[in-house]
Amino acid sequence: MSRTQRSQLRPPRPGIRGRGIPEATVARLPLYLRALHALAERGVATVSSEELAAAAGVNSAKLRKDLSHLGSYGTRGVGYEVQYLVYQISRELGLTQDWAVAIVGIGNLGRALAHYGGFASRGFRIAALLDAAPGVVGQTIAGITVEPIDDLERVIKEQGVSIAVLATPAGPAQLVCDRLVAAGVTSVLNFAPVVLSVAEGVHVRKVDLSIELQILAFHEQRKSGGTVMDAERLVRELDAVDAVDAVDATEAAGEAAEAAEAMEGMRQ
Amino acid sequence: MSRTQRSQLRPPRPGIRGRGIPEATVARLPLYLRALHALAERGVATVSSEELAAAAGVNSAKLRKDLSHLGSYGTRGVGYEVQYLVYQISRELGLTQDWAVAIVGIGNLGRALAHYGGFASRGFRIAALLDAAPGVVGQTIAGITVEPIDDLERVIKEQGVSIAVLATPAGPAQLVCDRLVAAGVTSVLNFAPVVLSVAEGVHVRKVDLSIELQILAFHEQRKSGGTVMDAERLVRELDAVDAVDAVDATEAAGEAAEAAEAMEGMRQ
DNA sequence: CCGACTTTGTGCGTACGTTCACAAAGGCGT
DNA sequence: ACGCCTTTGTGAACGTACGCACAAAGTCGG
Repeated sequence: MSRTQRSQLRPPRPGIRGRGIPEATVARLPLYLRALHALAERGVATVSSEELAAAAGVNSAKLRKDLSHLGSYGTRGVGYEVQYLVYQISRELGLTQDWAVAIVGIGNLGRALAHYGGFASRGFRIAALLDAAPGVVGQTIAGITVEPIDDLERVIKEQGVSIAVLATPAGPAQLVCDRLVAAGVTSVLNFAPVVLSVAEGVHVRKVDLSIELQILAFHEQRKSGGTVMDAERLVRELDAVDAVDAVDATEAAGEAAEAAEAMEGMRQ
Repeated sequence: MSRTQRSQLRPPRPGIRGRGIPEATVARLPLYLRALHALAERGVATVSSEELAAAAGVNSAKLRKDLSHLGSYGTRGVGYEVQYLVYQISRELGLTQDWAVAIVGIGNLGRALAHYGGFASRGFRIAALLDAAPGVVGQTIAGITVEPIDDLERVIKEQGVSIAVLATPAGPAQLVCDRLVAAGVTSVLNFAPVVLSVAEGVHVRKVDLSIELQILAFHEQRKSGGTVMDAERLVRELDAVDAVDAVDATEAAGEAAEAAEAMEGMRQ
Protein backbone atom coordinates (compact mmCIF):
# COMPACT_ATOMS: atom_id res chain seq x y z
CA MET A 1 0.00 0.00 0.00
CA SER A 2 3.00 2.21 -0.18
CA ARG A 3 2.39 4.93 -2.70
CA THR A 4 5.40 7.06 -2.03
CA GLN A 5 8.28 6.12 -4.23
CA ARG A 6 11.52 7.39 -2.77
CA SER A 7 14.27 6.41 -5.10
CA GLN A 8 16.97 9.04 -5.30
CA LEU A 9 18.11 8.73 -1.75
CA ARG A 10 21.72 9.76 -1.73
CA PRO A 11 24.00 8.39 0.93
CA PRO A 12 26.21 11.36 1.79
CA ARG A 13 28.94 8.97 2.79
CA PRO A 14 31.11 7.96 -0.14
CA GLY A 15 32.63 5.46 2.23
CA ILE A 16 36.11 5.86 3.60
CA ARG A 17 36.08 2.05 3.86
CA GLY A 18 38.80 -0.28 4.97
CA ARG A 19 39.24 1.73 8.12
CA GLY A 20 38.77 -0.80 10.85
CA ILE A 21 37.80 -4.01 12.51
CA PRO A 22 34.10 -4.59 13.13
CA GLU A 23 33.04 -3.77 16.64
CA ALA A 24 31.53 -7.21 17.10
CA THR A 25 34.88 -8.73 16.25
CA VAL A 26 36.75 -6.49 18.65
CA ALA A 27 34.41 -7.58 21.42
CA ARG A 28 35.30 -11.21 20.77
CA LEU A 29 39.06 -10.85 20.46
CA PRO A 30 39.57 -10.82 24.25
CA LEU A 31 37.65 -14.07 24.37
CA TYR A 32 39.98 -15.68 21.89
CA LEU A 33 42.93 -14.26 23.71
CA ARG A 34 41.89 -15.85 26.96
CA ALA A 35 41.34 -19.20 25.31
CA LEU A 36 44.74 -18.95 23.65
CA HIS A 37 46.43 -18.15 26.93
CA ALA A 38 44.86 -21.22 28.46
CA LEU A 39 46.11 -23.33 25.56
CA ALA A 40 49.58 -21.85 25.76
CA GLU A 41 49.74 -22.68 29.44
CA ARG A 42 48.96 -26.27 28.62
CA GLY A 43 51.82 -26.24 26.15
CA VAL A 44 49.70 -26.47 23.03
CA ALA A 45 51.64 -25.16 20.04
CA THR A 46 49.04 -24.96 17.31
CA VAL A 47 45.27 -24.93 17.29
CA SER A 48 42.62 -25.26 14.61
CA SER A 49 39.80 -22.80 14.20
CA GLU A 50 37.44 -25.54 15.26
CA GLU A 51 39.19 -26.18 18.54
CA LEU A 52 39.76 -22.54 19.37
CA ALA A 53 36.18 -21.69 18.52
CA ALA A 54 34.94 -24.40 20.85
CA ALA A 55 37.16 -23.09 23.63
CA ALA A 56 35.86 -19.58 23.12
CA GLY A 57 32.26 -20.64 22.75
CA VAL A 58 31.68 -19.43 19.20
CA ASN A 59 31.32 -21.16 15.88
CA SER A 60 34.39 -21.75 13.79
CA ALA A 61 33.32 -19.76 10.73
CA LYS A 62 32.86 -16.70 12.87
CA LEU A 63 36.23 -17.17 14.48
CA ARG A 64 37.97 -17.50 11.14
CA LYS A 65 36.24 -14.43 9.81
CA ASP A 66 37.16 -12.50 12.91
CA LEU A 67 40.80 -13.50 12.66
CA SER A 68 40.86 -12.73 8.96
CA HIS A 69 40.28 -9.11 9.87
CA LEU A 70 43.65 -9.00 11.57
CA GLY A 71 45.44 -10.47 8.63
CA SER A 72 46.18 -13.84 7.18
CA TYR A 73 47.77 -15.55 10.13
CA GLY A 74 47.23 -19.28 10.22
CA THR A 75 48.33 -22.11 7.99
CA ARG A 76 45.91 -24.05 5.85
CA GLY A 77 45.79 -27.68 6.71
CA VAL A 78 47.37 -26.98 10.11
CA GLY A 79 45.75 -24.18 12.04
CA TYR A 80 47.08 -21.24 14.02
CA GLU A 81 50.29 -21.06 15.97
CA VAL A 82 49.18 -20.27 19.49
CA GLN A 83 52.01 -18.00 20.60
CA TYR A 84 51.99 -16.05 17.41
CA LEU A 85 48.26 -15.52 17.47
CA VAL A 86 48.42 -14.40 21.08
CA TYR A 87 50.89 -11.79 20.05
CA GLN A 88 48.88 -10.60 17.09
CA ILE A 89 45.65 -10.26 19.03
CA SER A 90 47.40 -8.60 21.96
CA ARG A 91 48.92 -6.13 19.61
CA GLU A 92 45.66 -5.41 17.89
CA LEU A 93 43.96 -4.83 21.21
CA GLY A 94 46.74 -2.56 22.35
CA LEU A 95 47.87 -4.85 25.14
CA THR A 96 51.54 -4.78 24.25
CA GLN A 97 51.77 -1.50 26.04
CA ASP A 98 50.81 -0.79 29.61
CA TRP A 99 47.74 1.23 30.38
CA ALA A 100 47.47 3.24 33.58
CA VAL A 101 44.01 2.79 35.04
CA ALA A 102 42.40 4.81 37.80
CA ILE A 103 39.48 3.57 39.87
CA VAL A 104 37.22 6.28 41.19
CA GLY A 105 34.83 5.44 43.97
CA ILE A 106 36.17 2.97 46.48
CA GLY A 107 32.99 1.48 47.83
CA ASN A 108 32.31 -2.22 47.87
CA LEU A 109 32.58 -2.46 44.13
CA GLY A 110 35.65 -0.27 43.77
CA ARG A 111 37.36 -2.34 46.40
CA ALA A 112 36.47 -5.53 44.61
CA LEU A 113 37.82 -4.14 41.37
CA ALA A 114 41.02 -3.01 43.03
CA HIS A 115 41.61 -6.51 44.34
CA TYR A 116 40.72 -8.17 41.09
CA GLY A 117 43.86 -9.66 39.67
CA GLY A 118 42.60 -9.80 36.13
CA PHE A 119 43.57 -6.19 35.63
CA ALA A 120 47.25 -6.28 36.29
CA SER A 121 47.73 -9.52 34.43
CA ARG A 122 47.45 -8.19 30.92
CA GLY A 123 48.57 -4.73 30.16
CA PHE A 124 46.58 -2.88 32.79
CA ARG A 125 48.15 -1.28 35.81
CA ILE A 126 46.07 0.25 38.56
CA ALA A 127 47.74 3.60 38.87
CA ALA A 128 45.43 5.29 41.34
CA LEU A 129 42.45 4.88 43.62
CA LEU A 130 40.30 7.90 44.34
CA ASP A 131 37.44 8.52 46.72
CA ALA A 132 35.64 11.39 48.36
CA ALA A 133 34.92 9.94 51.81
CA PRO A 134 37.48 11.04 54.41
CA GLY A 135 37.24 7.66 56.08
CA VAL A 136 38.35 5.91 52.91
CA VAL A 137 41.05 8.31 51.77
CA GLY A 138 44.40 7.21 53.07
CA GLN A 139 43.48 3.56 53.30
CA THR A 140 45.75 1.16 51.47
CA ILE A 141 43.97 -1.31 49.21
CA ALA A 142 45.83 -3.90 47.22
CA GLY A 143 49.00 -1.98 47.96
CA ILE A 144 47.69 1.33 46.70
CA THR A 145 46.79 4.29 48.87
CA VAL A 146 43.43 5.90 48.23
CA GLU A 147 43.78 9.54 47.32
CA PRO A 148 41.24 12.31 47.80
CA ILE A 149 38.98 13.19 44.93
CA ASP A 150 40.22 16.77 45.07
CA ASP A 151 43.52 15.58 43.72
CA LEU A 152 41.86 13.95 40.75
CA GLU A 153 43.30 16.23 38.11
CA ARG A 154 46.80 16.07 39.53
CA VAL A 155 46.78 12.28 39.90
CA ILE A 156 45.38 11.63 36.45
CA LYS A 157 48.00 13.81 34.84
CA GLU A 158 50.90 12.63 36.95
CA GLN A 159 50.16 8.99 36.31
CA GLY A 160 49.24 9.48 32.67
CA VAL A 161 45.87 7.79 33.16
CA SER A 162 43.83 7.49 30.00
CA ILE A 163 41.40 4.80 31.14
CA ALA A 164 39.27 5.28 34.22
CA VAL A 165 36.89 2.99 36.03
CA LEU A 166 33.92 4.83 37.44
CA ALA A 167 32.50 3.07 40.48
CA THR A 168 30.86 5.95 42.29
CA PRO A 169 27.17 6.16 43.18
CA ALA A 170 24.87 7.47 40.47
CA GLY A 171 24.71 10.95 41.94
CA PRO A 172 28.22 12.27 41.40
CA ALA A 173 28.98 10.06 38.40
CA GLN A 174 28.46 12.62 35.65
CA LEU A 175 30.37 15.27 37.54
CA VAL A 176 33.29 12.98 38.23
CA CYS A 177 33.22 11.84 34.62
CA ASP A 178 33.43 15.42 33.42
CA ARG A 179 36.44 16.05 35.62
CA LEU A 180 38.11 12.86 34.43
CA VAL A 181 37.63 13.80 30.81
CA ALA A 182 38.82 17.33 31.43
CA ALA A 183 41.92 15.91 33.07
CA GLY A 184 42.75 13.83 30.02
CA VAL A 185 40.90 10.54 30.39
CA THR A 186 39.55 9.32 27.05
CA SER A 187 38.03 5.96 28.01
CA VAL A 188 35.66 5.28 30.85
CA LEU A 189 34.34 2.00 32.17
CA ASN A 190 31.15 3.03 33.92
CA PHE A 191 29.57 1.00 36.70
CA ALA A 192 27.27 3.76 37.87
CA PRO A 193 23.64 3.37 36.81
CA VAL A 194 23.49 6.54 34.75
CA VAL A 195 23.81 7.44 31.10
CA LEU A 196 27.00 9.44 30.87
CA SER A 197 27.30 12.15 28.29
CA VAL A 198 30.81 12.82 27.14
CA ALA A 199 32.58 14.75 24.45
CA GLU A 200 33.10 13.18 21.08
CA GLY A 201 36.13 10.97 20.97
CA VAL A 202 35.72 9.72 24.52
CA HIS A 203 34.71 6.09 24.77
CA VAL A 204 32.34 4.93 27.46
CA ARG A 205 31.43 1.35 28.19
CA LYS A 206 28.79 0.54 30.69
CA VAL A 207 28.44 -2.39 33.03
CA ASP A 208 25.14 -2.58 34.83
CA LEU A 209 24.23 -5.47 37.05
CA SER A 210 20.67 -4.40 37.40
CA ILE A 211 20.15 -4.31 33.65
CA GLU A 212 21.67 -7.72 33.19
CA LEU A 213 19.34 -9.16 35.78
CA GLN A 214 16.35 -7.57 34.14
CA ILE A 215 17.26 -9.09 30.82
CA LEU A 216 17.50 -12.46 32.48
CA ALA A 217 14.16 -11.90 34.14
CA PHE A 218 12.62 -11.25 30.75
CA HIS A 219 13.78 -14.58 29.40
CA GLU A 220 12.88 -16.28 32.64
CA GLN A 221 9.36 -15.00 32.33
CA ARG A 222 9.21 -16.19 28.77
CA LYS A 223 10.04 -19.71 29.85
CA SER A 224 7.26 -19.91 32.40
CA GLY A 225 5.09 -17.36 30.66
CA GLY A 226 3.02 -19.74 28.55
CA THR A 227 0.66 -20.24 31.44
CA VAL A 228 -0.32 -16.65 32.05
CA MET A 229 -2.54 -15.52 29.21
CA ASP A 230 -4.01 -12.20 30.20
CA ALA A 231 -5.90 -9.64 28.19
CA GLU A 232 -2.83 -7.72 27.30
CA ARG A 233 -0.86 -10.59 25.97
CA LEU A 234 -3.89 -11.53 23.93
CA VAL A 235 -4.07 -8.05 22.51
CA ARG A 236 -0.43 -8.12 21.64
CA GLU A 237 -0.98 -11.32 19.76
CA LEU A 238 -3.80 -9.81 17.79
CA ASP A 239 -1.34 -7.14 16.81
CA ALA A 240 0.90 -9.81 15.45
CA VAL A 241 -1.59 -10.74 12.76
CA ASP A 242 -0.32 -9.84 9.33
CA ALA A 243 -3.34 -7.90 8.18
CA VAL A 244 -3.08 -5.50 11.07
CA ASP A 245 -3.93 -1.91 10.30
CA ALA A 246 -4.32 1.33 12.14
CA VAL A 247 -7.80 0.54 13.41
CA ASP A 248 -6.59 -2.63 15.07
CA ALA A 249 -3.76 -0.83 16.72
CA THR A 250 -6.11 1.73 18.14
CA GLU A 251 -8.43 -0.86 19.53
CA ALA A 252 -5.52 -2.73 20.97
CA ALA A 253 -4.38 0.34 22.82
CA GLY A 254 -7.84 0.88 24.12
CA GLU A 255 -8.22 -2.61 25.43
CA ALA A 256 -4.81 -2.58 26.95
CA ALA A 257 -5.68 0.63 28.73
CA GLU A 258 -8.71 -1.06 30.20
CA ALA A 259 -6.60 -3.93 31.38
CA ALA A 260 -4.25 -1.50 33.02
CA GLU A 261 -7.03 0.34 34.73
CA ALA A 262 -8.24 -2.90 36.17
CA MET A 263 -4.88 -3.17 37.82
CA GLU A 264 -4.32 -1.07 40.84
CA GLY A 265 -1.01 -1.33 42.58
CA MET A 266 1.41 0.03 40.08
CA ARG A 267 4.89 -0.54 41.33
CA GLN A 268 6.33 2.90 41.59
CA MET B 1 32.55 -0.70 -4.48
CA SER B 2 29.62 -3.01 -5.09
CA ARG B 3 29.54 -4.29 -8.61
CA THR B 4 26.85 -6.89 -8.19
CA GLN B 5 23.41 -5.38 -8.35
CA ARG B 6 20.94 -7.58 -6.57
CA SER B 7 17.55 -6.09 -7.20
CA GLN B 8 14.71 -8.58 -7.27
CA LEU B 9 15.64 -10.36 -4.12
CA ARG B 10 12.48 -11.91 -2.86
CA PRO B 11 12.32 -12.61 0.83
CA PRO B 12 10.88 -16.09 0.53
CA ARG B 13 9.08 -15.98 3.84
CA PRO B 14 8.90 -13.20 6.33
CA GLY B 15 9.01 -15.97 8.87
CA ILE B 16 6.48 -16.93 11.50
CA ARG B 17 6.78 -13.28 12.56
CA GLY B 18 5.23 -11.61 15.50
CA ARG B 19 6.61 -14.14 17.94
CA GLY B 20 8.79 -11.96 20.09
CA ILE B 21 10.61 -8.81 20.97
CA PRO B 22 14.04 -8.35 19.37
CA GLU B 23 16.90 -9.06 21.71
CA ALA B 24 18.39 -5.64 21.12
CA THR B 25 15.15 -4.07 22.21
CA VAL B 26 14.94 -6.17 25.35
CA ALA B 27 18.43 -5.02 26.29
CA ARG B 28 17.32 -1.41 26.10
CA LEU B 29 14.03 -1.70 27.96
CA PRO B 30 15.71 -1.56 31.38
CA LEU B 31 17.35 1.65 30.27
CA TYR B 32 14.02 3.21 29.42
CA LEU B 33 12.59 1.92 32.64
CA ARG B 34 15.26 3.61 34.67
CA ALA B 35 14.78 6.90 32.86
CA LEU B 36 11.05 6.64 33.39
CA HIS B 37 11.47 6.02 37.09
CA ALA B 38 13.61 9.11 37.34
CA LEU B 39 10.95 11.13 35.53
CA ALA B 40 8.19 9.72 37.71
CA GLU B 41 10.10 10.72 40.81
CA ARG B 42 10.28 14.23 39.52
CA GLY B 43 6.55 14.18 39.08
CA VAL B 44 6.55 14.22 35.30
CA ALA B 45 3.27 12.84 33.98
CA THR B 46 3.89 12.46 30.26
CA VAL B 47 7.00 12.35 28.15
CA SER B 48 7.71 12.52 24.45
CA SER B 49 9.84 9.99 22.64
CA GLU B 50 12.38 12.72 22.07
CA GLU B 51 12.75 13.53 25.75
CA LEU B 52 12.75 9.95 26.91
CA ALA B 53 15.25 8.99 24.24
CA ALA B 54 17.57 11.77 25.37
CA ALA B 55 17.28 10.62 28.97
CA ALA B 56 18.09 7.06 27.98
CA GLY B 57 20.88 8.02 25.63
CA VAL B 58 19.40 6.64 22.43
CA ASN B 59 17.82 8.25 19.40
CA SER B 60 14.12 8.80 19.32
CA ALA B 61 13.32 6.68 16.29
CA LYS B 62 14.90 3.70 17.95
CA LEU B 63 12.99 4.32 21.13
CA ARG B 64 9.69 4.54 19.30
CA LYS B 65 10.36 1.37 17.39
CA ASP B 66 11.36 -0.39 20.59
CA LEU B 67 8.20 0.67 22.35
CA SER B 68 6.09 -0.23 19.36
CA HIS B 69 7.09 -3.82 19.94
CA LEU B 70 5.24 -3.79 23.22
CA GLY B 71 2.09 -2.38 21.74
CA SER B 72 0.65 0.94 20.81
CA TYR B 73 0.98 2.78 24.06
CA GLY B 74 1.46 6.49 23.64
CA THR B 75 -0.71 9.26 22.29
CA ARG B 76 0.07 11.08 19.08
CA GLY B 77 0.68 14.72 19.59
CA VAL B 78 1.26 14.18 23.31
CA GLY B 79 3.69 11.42 24.12
CA TYR B 80 3.69 8.59 26.61
CA GLU B 81 2.12 8.55 30.03
CA VAL B 82 5.01 7.88 32.36
CA GLN B 83 3.30 5.72 34.97
CA TYR B 84 1.54 3.64 32.40
CA LEU B 85 4.66 3.04 30.41
CA VAL B 86 6.56 2.08 33.54
CA TYR B 87 3.95 -0.53 34.18
CA GLN B 88 3.99 -1.88 30.65
CA ILE B 89 7.74 -2.21 30.49
CA SER B 90 7.94 -3.70 33.98
CA ARG B 91 5.39 -6.23 32.99
CA GLU B 92 7.12 -7.09 29.76
CA LEU B 93 10.40 -7.57 31.59
CA GLY B 94 8.77 -9.73 34.20
CA LEU B 95 9.40 -7.33 37.04
CA THR B 96 5.87 -7.37 38.37
CA GLN B 97 6.75 -10.57 40.12
CA ASP B 98 9.56 -11.15 42.56
CA TRP B 99 12.56 -13.18 41.55
CA ALA B 100 14.61 -15.06 44.10
CA VAL B 101 18.30 -14.61 43.35
CA ALA B 102 21.23 -16.52 44.80
CA ILE B 103 24.78 -15.26 44.82
CA VAL B 104 27.42 -17.94 44.74
CA GLY B 105 30.97 -17.03 45.66
CA ILE B 106 31.25 -14.44 48.38
CA GLY B 107 34.62 -12.93 47.61
CA ASN B 108 35.15 -9.23 47.15
CA LEU B 109 32.83 -9.16 44.19
CA GLY B 110 30.11 -11.31 45.70
CA ARG B 111 30.17 -9.11 48.77
CA ALA B 112 29.84 -5.99 46.67
CA LEU B 113 26.92 -7.51 44.81
CA ALA B 114 25.22 -8.52 48.04
CA HIS B 115 25.44 -4.97 49.29
CA TYR B 116 24.30 -3.47 46.02
CA GLY B 117 20.88 -1.98 46.59
CA GLY B 118 19.92 -2.01 42.93
CA PHE B 119 18.86 -5.62 43.23
CA ALA B 120 16.19 -5.44 45.85
CA SER B 121 14.72 -2.29 44.44
CA ARG B 122 12.95 -3.74 41.47
CA GLY B 123 11.66 -7.22 41.58
CA PHE B 124 14.80 -8.99 42.71
CA ARG B 125 15.27 -10.44 46.15
CA ILE B 126 18.55 -11.88 47.31
CA ALA B 127 17.39 -15.19 48.65
CA ALA B 128 20.71 -16.81 49.45
CA LEU B 129 24.46 -16.37 49.64
CA LEU B 130 26.67 -19.39 49.15
CA ASP B 131 30.39 -19.95 49.54
CA ALA B 132 32.83 -22.77 50.01
CA ALA B 133 35.35 -21.20 52.40
CA PRO B 134 34.73 -22.17 56.04
CA GLY B 135 35.83 -18.70 57.09
CA VAL B 136 33.11 -17.08 55.04
CA VAL B 137 30.27 -19.48 55.73
CA GLY B 138 28.22 -18.26 58.64
CA GLN B 139 29.06 -14.61 58.16
CA THR B 140 26.14 -12.28 57.83
CA ILE B 141 26.29 -9.91 54.86
CA ALA B 142 23.58 -7.37 54.17
CA GLY B 143 21.42 -9.23 56.62
CA ILE B 144 21.84 -12.60 54.99
CA THR B 145 23.84 -15.49 56.40
CA VAL B 146 26.28 -17.18 54.06
CA GLU B 147 25.50 -20.84 53.66
CA PRO B 148 27.91 -23.63 52.75
CA ILE B 149 28.15 -24.65 49.15
CA ASP B 150 27.27 -28.22 50.11
CA ASP B 151 23.75 -27.05 50.81
CA LEU B 152 23.44 -25.54 47.34
CA GLU B 153 20.79 -27.92 46.08
CA ARG B 154 18.69 -27.65 49.21
CA VAL B 155 18.87 -23.85 49.34
CA ILE B 156 18.06 -23.37 45.67
CA LYS B 157 15.03 -25.58 45.93
CA GLU B 158 13.82 -24.27 49.24
CA GLN B 159 14.01 -20.67 48.13
CA GLY B 160 12.73 -21.32 44.64
CA VAL B 161 15.74 -19.66 43.08
CA SER B 162 15.66 -19.52 39.30
CA ILE B 163 18.29 -16.82 38.75
CA ALA B 164 21.80 -17.22 40.11
CA VAL B 165 24.76 -14.87 40.16
CA LEU B 166 28.02 -16.71 39.73
CA ALA B 167 30.89 -14.84 41.37
CA THR B 168 33.30 -17.66 42.07
CA PRO B 169 36.85 -17.90 40.74
CA ALA B 170 37.24 -19.35 37.27
CA GLY B 171 38.24 -22.76 38.53
CA PRO B 172 35.05 -24.04 40.13
CA ALA B 173 32.70 -21.95 37.98
CA GLN B 174 31.63 -24.63 35.53
CA LEU B 175 31.13 -27.18 38.28
CA VAL B 176 29.08 -24.81 40.39
CA CYS B 177 27.09 -23.83 37.34
CA ASP B 178 26.28 -27.45 36.61
CA ARG B 179 25.05 -27.94 40.15
CA LEU B 180 22.95 -24.79 39.96
CA VAL B 181 21.32 -25.89 36.76
CA ALA B 182 20.73 -29.37 38.10
CA ALA B 183 19.07 -27.82 41.13
CA GLY B 184 16.65 -25.87 38.97
CA VAL B 185 18.35 -22.59 38.09
CA THR B 186 17.56 -21.54 34.54
CA SER B 187 19.31 -18.16 34.33
CA VAL B 188 22.89 -17.40 35.30
CA LEU B 189 24.69 -14.10 35.50
CA ASN B 190 28.30 -15.09 35.20
CA PHE B 191 31.16 -12.97 36.52
CA ALA B 192 33.75 -15.73 36.31
CA PRO B 193 36.15 -15.42 33.38
CA VAL B 194 35.15 -18.67 31.74
CA VAL B 195 32.85 -19.73 28.95
CA LEU B 196 30.12 -21.69 30.63
CA SER B 197 28.44 -24.50 28.80
CA VAL B 198 24.89 -25.17 29.84
CA ALA B 199 21.92 -27.19 28.70
CA GLU B 200 19.58 -25.75 26.15
CA GLY B 201 16.98 -23.47 27.66
CA VAL B 202 19.31 -22.11 30.31
CA HIS B 203 20.24 -18.48 29.79
CA VAL B 204 23.70 -17.24 30.62
CA ARG B 205 24.82 -13.64 30.55
CA LYS B 206 28.41 -12.78 31.09
CA VAL B 207 29.98 -9.76 32.70
CA ASP B 208 33.72 -9.55 32.31
CA LEU B 209 35.67 -6.57 33.54
CA SER B 210 38.83 -7.65 31.85
CA ILE B 211 37.15 -7.91 28.49
CA GLU B 212 35.58 -4.49 28.82
CA LEU B 213 38.94 -2.97 29.59
CA GLN B 214 40.52 -4.68 26.63
CA ILE B 215 37.87 -3.29 24.34
CA LEU B 216 38.56 0.16 25.71
CA ALA B 217 42.26 -0.36 25.21
CA PHE B 218 41.62 -1.18 21.58
CA HIS B 219 39.87 2.11 20.99
CA GLU B 220 42.40 3.93 23.08
CA GLN B 221 45.16 2.60 20.90
CA ARG B 222 43.25 3.65 17.84
CA LYS B 223 43.12 7.21 19.05
CA SER B 224 46.83 7.50 19.65
CA GLY B 225 47.67 4.96 17.00
CA GLY B 226 48.30 7.45 14.23
CA THR B 227 51.78 8.01 15.57
CA VAL B 228 52.96 4.46 15.66
CA MET B 229 53.32 3.23 12.11
CA ASP B 230 55.07 -0.09 12.17
CA ALA B 231 55.51 -2.68 9.47
CA GLU B 232 52.45 -4.59 10.45
CA ARG B 233 50.08 -1.70 10.45
CA LEU B 234 51.42 -0.77 7.07
CA VAL B 235 50.80 -4.25 5.78
CA ARG B 236 47.30 -4.20 7.14
CA GLU B 237 46.61 -1.05 5.30
CA LEU B 238 47.85 -2.50 2.08
CA ASP B 239 45.35 -5.26 2.68
CA ALA B 240 42.66 -2.69 2.86
CA VAL B 241 43.14 -1.76 -0.75
CA ASP B 242 40.28 -2.85 -2.95
CA ALA B 243 42.30 -4.84 -5.45
CA VAL B 244 43.71 -7.13 -2.80
CA ASP B 245 44.14 -10.74 -3.81
CA ALA B 246 45.58 -13.90 -2.44
CA VAL B 247 49.15 -12.99 -3.26
CA ASP B 248 48.97 -9.82 -1.23
CA ALA B 249 47.59 -11.68 1.72
CA THR B 250 50.39 -14.18 1.61
CA GLU B 251 53.05 -11.54 1.47
CA ALA B 252 51.38 -9.72 4.28
CA ALA B 253 51.57 -12.80 6.45
CA GLY B 254 55.21 -13.21 5.60
CA GLU B 255 56.15 -9.70 6.47
CA ALA B 256 54.15 -9.77 9.64
CA ALA B 257 55.95 -12.91 10.64
CA GLU B 258 59.25 -11.13 10.24
CA ALA B 259 58.01 -8.31 12.39
CA ALA B 260 57.01 -10.78 15.03
CA GLU B 261 60.35 -12.53 14.98
CA ALA B 262 62.06 -9.24 15.51
CA MET B 263 60.12 -8.95 18.70
CA GLU B 264 61.36 -11.02 21.56
CA GLY B 265 59.57 -10.72 24.86
CA MET B 266 56.19 -12.11 24.14
CA ARG B 267 53.99 -11.43 27.09
CA GLN B 268 52.88 -14.85 28.21
C1' DC C 1 57.27 -35.78 -6.29
C1' DC C 2 52.47 -36.60 -6.14
C1' DG C 3 47.99 -37.20 -4.58
C1' DA C 4 44.92 -37.33 -0.71
C1' DC C 5 43.56 -34.96 3.20
C1' DT C 6 43.02 -31.09 6.30
C1' DT C 7 42.00 -26.53 7.34
C1' DT C 8 41.98 -21.74 6.23
C1' DG C 9 39.94 -17.64 4.15
C1' DT C 10 35.93 -15.76 1.95
C1' DG C 11 31.88 -15.09 -1.34
C1' DC C 12 27.20 -15.16 -0.78
C1' DG C 13 22.51 -15.33 0.93
C1' DT C 14 19.90 -14.27 4.97
C1' DA C 15 18.61 -12.14 9.17
C1' DC C 16 18.85 -8.49 12.20
C1' DG C 17 19.35 -3.77 13.69
C1' DT C 18 19.35 1.19 12.84
C1' DT C 19 17.91 5.39 10.81
C1' DC C 20 15.17 8.30 7.94
C1' DA C 21 11.15 10.34 6.67
C1' DC C 22 6.35 10.68 6.49
C1' DA C 23 1.36 9.63 6.81
C1' DA C 24 -1.87 9.01 10.35
C1' DA C 25 -3.67 10.39 14.68
C1' DG C 26 -4.83 13.12 18.14
C1' DG C 27 -4.92 17.54 21.04
C1' DC C 28 -5.60 22.39 21.23
C1' DG C 29 -6.50 27.07 20.09
C1' DT C 30 -9.59 29.91 17.88
C1' DA D 1 -16.35 22.78 14.43
C1' DC D 2 -12.29 23.10 12.07
C1' DG D 3 -7.75 23.42 10.81
C1' DC D 4 -3.05 23.72 12.66
C1' DC D 5 0.52 21.74 15.15
C1' DT D 6 2.79 18.13 17.58
C1' DT D 7 4.15 13.51 18.03
C1' DT D 8 3.53 8.72 17.29
C1' DG D 9 3.97 4.46 14.70
C1' DT D 10 5.95 2.37 10.74
C1' DG D 11 7.40 1.36 5.81
C1' DA D 12 11.51 1.25 3.50
C1' DA D 13 16.48 1.88 2.77
C1' DC D 14 20.75 1.03 4.51
C1' DG D 15 24.29 -1.11 7.02
C1' DT D 16 26.18 -4.80 9.94
C1' DA D 17 26.55 -9.50 11.41
C1' DC D 18 26.13 -14.38 10.86
C1' DG D 19 26.83 -18.93 9.04
C1' DC D 20 27.06 -22.07 5.16
C1' DA D 21 29.66 -24.03 1.92
C1' DC D 22 33.53 -24.30 -0.96
C1' DA D 23 37.78 -23.19 -3.55
C1' DA D 24 42.47 -22.28 -2.46
C1' DA D 25 46.42 -23.49 -0.05
C1' DG D 26 49.14 -25.97 2.44
C1' DT D 27 50.79 -30.58 4.94
C1' DC D 28 52.01 -35.22 5.05
C1' DG D 29 52.37 -40.09 3.86
C1' DG D 30 54.07 -42.97 0.52
